[in-house]
Amino acid sequence: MEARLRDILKEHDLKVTPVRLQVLEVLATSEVALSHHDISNRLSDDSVDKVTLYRTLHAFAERQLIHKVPSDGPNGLYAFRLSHDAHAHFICDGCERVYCTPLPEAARPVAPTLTAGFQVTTQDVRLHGYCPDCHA
Amino acid sequence: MEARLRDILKEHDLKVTPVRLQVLEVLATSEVALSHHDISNRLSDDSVDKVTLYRTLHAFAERQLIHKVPSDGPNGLYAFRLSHDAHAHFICDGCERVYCTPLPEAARPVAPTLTAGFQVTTQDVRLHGYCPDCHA
DNA sequence: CTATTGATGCAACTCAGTTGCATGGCCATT
DNA sequence: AATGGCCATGCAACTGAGTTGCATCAATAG
Repeated sequence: MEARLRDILKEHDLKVTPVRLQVLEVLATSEVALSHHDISNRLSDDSVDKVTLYRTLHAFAERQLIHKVPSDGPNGLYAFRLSHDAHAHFICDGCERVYCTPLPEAARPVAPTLTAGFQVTTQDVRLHGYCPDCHA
Repeated sequence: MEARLRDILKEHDLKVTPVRLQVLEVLATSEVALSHHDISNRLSDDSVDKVTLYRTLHAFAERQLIHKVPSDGPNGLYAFRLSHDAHAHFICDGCERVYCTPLPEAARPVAPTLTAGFQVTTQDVRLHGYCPDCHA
């Protein structure tokens, strides 16, 4: 497990440190997108400085190891980037957890023809609804 | 003009006050989504208290007069709600302005079949690219 | 015109995220 | 294995968005 995490870091030209291994493990094993606060709580040794954690997240995002998830709330969410394929974010209106799900080819939106002069490069889909836990 | 704004407020069960008329005018005449800061700057008489402005925005959003736009940045954006139809948000990667555009029927994404137990109610599409001003 | 309800303004606060700087640890090179 | 450079870490102090409590004032109903 840890060997695999080590490799991931190296492949992305990131120095291997205890903090980074821990943070990466937390993100890689979470099904939902996590906030700075969430991650901090899940670190076994919770003595990681908040600034270090922010900088670690920035470094990871810069190297495309994780990506920042656009959120409705005030604080940022981060999710491990499983693949570079198109994916959607599922936001549960019950528990407010954000799931990062792959988006099948057939479900992708067609690039709309906008007013002349607007050039679309990428797009992402946000789905609202209820996750299994909050199903009514 | 002002008479029209008055009516909009009344139709949404909101008291008509000078602050609200001004804020509504700013939002209704803007092509792009605006932050608290943007709105504050555009108010002719810029003596409106920041707390009042936040509360005004909350009141408007609660009555569906405007809606909060999910943003990548740290601060919230608000846009006048032209219609209740599906619409997309176009985020210019050059100037970072956010345009609120209607989404034609044909361009809407199909609800993807997710893992069992996930129930989708609404969805919104975010388009990244370049606006006419930033076109390369 | 008056009363009531809710809008406004002010002060002080919380919380996310940032910046500067000094120290310590990772890793390449020998 | 030892050395040294460079970057990751931690600490302190700061910025800026957004909130809360409370007193005052203005919009609308009667």
